[in-house]
Amino acid sequence: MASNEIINNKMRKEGTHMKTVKEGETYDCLRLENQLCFPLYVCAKEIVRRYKPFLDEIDLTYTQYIAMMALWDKKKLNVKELGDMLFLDSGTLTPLLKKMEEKGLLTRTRSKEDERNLIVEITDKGEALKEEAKTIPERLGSCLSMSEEDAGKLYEILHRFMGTI
Amino acid sequence: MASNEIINNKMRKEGTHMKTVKEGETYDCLRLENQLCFPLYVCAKEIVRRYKPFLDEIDLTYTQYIAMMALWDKKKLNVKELGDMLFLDSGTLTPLLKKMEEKGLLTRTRSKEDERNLIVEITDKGEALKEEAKTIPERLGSCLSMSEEDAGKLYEILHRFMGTI
DNA sequence: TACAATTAGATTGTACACAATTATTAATAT
DNA sequence: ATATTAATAATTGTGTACAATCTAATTGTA
Repeated sequence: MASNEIINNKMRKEGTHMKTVKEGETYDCLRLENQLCFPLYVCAKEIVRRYKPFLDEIDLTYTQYIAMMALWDKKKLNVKELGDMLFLDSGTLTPLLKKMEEKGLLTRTRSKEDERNLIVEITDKGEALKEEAKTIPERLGSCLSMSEEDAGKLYEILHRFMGTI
Repeated sequence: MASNEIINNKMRKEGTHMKTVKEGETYDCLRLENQLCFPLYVCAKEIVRRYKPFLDEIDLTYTQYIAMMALWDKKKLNVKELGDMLFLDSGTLTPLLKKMEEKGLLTRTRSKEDERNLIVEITDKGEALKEEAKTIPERLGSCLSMSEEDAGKLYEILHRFMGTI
């Protein structure tokens, strides 16, 4: 059964938000509180917003932060590989990486073997930033106030869905 | 316990992605695959992307779609109330509502009682769009391929978190 | 070996998001 | 009654996102 129907059925069973039987049956699926995507969209924005004060301290935006995570891990990769890891395309990454290059966090060089590839490599300064960033996840977690169980379950469900992208 | 630690502990228990004991203990929290925010951010973008073909049919963006949902429900409200419902501020809403007004979906009028308030009211054309939109949730659900259980659990966890915003 | 198809990035254009600031109006506190 | 404060939108500036298009390099193939 499709996920939207579950949510709608769940709402109907609880007897909430129904105006008339007919209107409820036909349009309840168009109510904000019955959406699955809307809270996902809201929660994602909210958590990025909560990262901001911590990321400001090390002068990174959230997108730059996840790009650094990829680089702390891989050290060197091309734009395509980075895009696959972050689920971002060149339209987003090109200007982002140029800014990060200006900040001295990485270098951008065309590959000798295949000139189509742009190699992105972390610098010493980029590596050093890891030391400053390492306290962020714990400090963020402390201000999220989500139970251990919810966090684990959420992680599990989202990763299952990401596998289908 | 903070949610990030749970994820990290979980990862450690599973023995994945550890390089050395020291490095694992110190930096595992900075690995993309140990983040809770990252999959949330990716999944939210992905679902909005999957809405696009359906929303293109009725010439709405995702943000305009959730604004219409609020209007289909409330018929008339001011920008502040709309912002509270959608978790968006006037910087996002002002240009969005102007575009929707141009499309004839709503009207924007200053309140007589309190000139600070801008009243946003749905038009007949806006109401009529509901009829075209009503099949979207089901059609979207069909292409999400998320289990009934996951969808319900996800809905529950996200709403619990939204309650803390 | 020409040449079509593919691939990787960059560019362009549109649409958010949101912080910070400003302008207007309303409420309130002397 | 006036000065102060608060509330509400609008504006400005920065930073994503992503579709569509373009260019250059590489690969596959007849």
